[in-house]
Amino acid sequence: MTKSEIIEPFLKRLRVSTDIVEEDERAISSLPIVARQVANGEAIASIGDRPSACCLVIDGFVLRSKIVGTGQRQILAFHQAGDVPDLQSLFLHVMDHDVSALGNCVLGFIPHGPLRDLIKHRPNIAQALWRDTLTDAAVFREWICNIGQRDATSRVAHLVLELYTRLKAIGRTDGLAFSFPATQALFADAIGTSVVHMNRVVQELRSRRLLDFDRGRISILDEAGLREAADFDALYLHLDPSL
Amino acid sequence: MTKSEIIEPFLKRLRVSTDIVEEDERAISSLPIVARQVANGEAIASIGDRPSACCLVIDGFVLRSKIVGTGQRQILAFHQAGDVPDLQSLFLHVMDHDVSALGNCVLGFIPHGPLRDLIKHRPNIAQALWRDTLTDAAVFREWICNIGQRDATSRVAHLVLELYTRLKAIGRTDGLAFSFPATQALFADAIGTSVVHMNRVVQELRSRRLLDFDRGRISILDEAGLREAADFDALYLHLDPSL
DNA sequence: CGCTTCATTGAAACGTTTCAACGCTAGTGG
DNA sequence: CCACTAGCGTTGAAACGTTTCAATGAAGCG
Repeated sequence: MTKSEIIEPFLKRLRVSTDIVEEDERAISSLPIVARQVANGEAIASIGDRPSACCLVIDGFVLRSKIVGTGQRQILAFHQAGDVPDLQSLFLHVMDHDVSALGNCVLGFIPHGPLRDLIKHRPNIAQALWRDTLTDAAVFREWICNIGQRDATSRVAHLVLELYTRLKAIGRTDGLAFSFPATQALFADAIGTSVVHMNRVVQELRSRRLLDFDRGRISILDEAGLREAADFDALYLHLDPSL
Repeated sequence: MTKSEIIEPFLKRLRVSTDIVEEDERAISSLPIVARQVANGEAIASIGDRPSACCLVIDGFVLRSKIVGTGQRQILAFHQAGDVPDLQSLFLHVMDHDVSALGNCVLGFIPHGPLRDLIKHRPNIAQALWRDTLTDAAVFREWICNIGQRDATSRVAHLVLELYTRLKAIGRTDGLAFSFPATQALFADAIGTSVVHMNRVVQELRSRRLLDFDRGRISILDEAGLREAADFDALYLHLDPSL
């Protein structure tokens, strides 16, 4: 994998959110990034760790999660190509949650030192990265609404639309479908329900012809109907930075 | 209210998270902040707005919330003296949620322009503010866990301990009690339950001698017991920036 | 082939919501 | 000073959404 393949999703994302100049791109190109294939479920950073590098998703998906006192796991976020899920470790030195691979993926590791230098000397990039962590927070807020106020069916519909919308923005959808290597159990951990109930919800959404789950592939059958069921409004994703 | 009284909670917070030099403090002191008394429930920024100033909490509390499709309100965060609840509006131009006063409070309004200049020229302050938005996100993540995985009793206990711990850090607790002008209905909107159930939970916590609610005042009766019931670990608040 | 993982099912138990009603308290105006 | 009002806290009972447990089927893998 060449250096330009490694940083391409990252650059793409930065370009949409800020006016990156040639010098910025050069600075990013000279970052010492080590790319690595990571297997499904492998830990990238764990609660209590003090990472010395950030992880850039190059291909595949990464999830963030936390184990609560009862031993149950809550999934906090899903990350796709171009995301830096643990950018916070630059400023919050101790991890307060876990980061792990969702399916097999390719990750790039950027040491904190050079990343800090980049932020210091390239204000455009600093701003784009700060903005990124803020949209992250906006997604967390929407998840709080989703889990706190909507019933399980809407929650699943909402999450599917979120994933679809974000993947579409980076051109990784296939019509109204996209590949996402998650089991129903994993989805259940994300929306805060039991696996059994998650399964019943999936069946309901299928029978209402809104969407379909099939071994790592999610297909939207009726986008308008799903939006309606999900109470979905993409505003919170802040995909258009000019707004 | 003098200028130094206005910026004192803000400076206090910045001092703990970064090495602020005298020049930084001078730059903050010369910010054009307009302080204003704001009444309970008054809107500070609403979804869809494009604010041109950020709001600094000087005294009292501010809440962030969002109305979902069913008309129900989910509270997303509570903010106290020294917080800038809508700092994100500097980079995410359209508000994706509402900000309003919780009880009567004193707020300072800082125009985006001077704030942006401050960030540009004072990297220490920029970093401290970035860090602040990151701890905000850490709190959102914990709320996702709280609402997603814990039962209503633990949720309430957890939220009370969060408020207590944060207020204690800025010296605004009174032994094991603190004043917090929230009704049970408001708490219910924060933890995602009905008012009726919230009330039953409060009664349970009272009868277990863990805490007491009384007209705007929350008293912890048994801190260890409450921690146990809440599954609370303050790590996610990142109160010690040296860690 | 057997093993494991994932999806599916039924039935009972549980936590929570809903609705409707009532009591308390503080504030307001006659 | 009292009656009235509005907001908040409290209660009971029935309905609802969801969990739990335990079991079964289907698919993928060494």
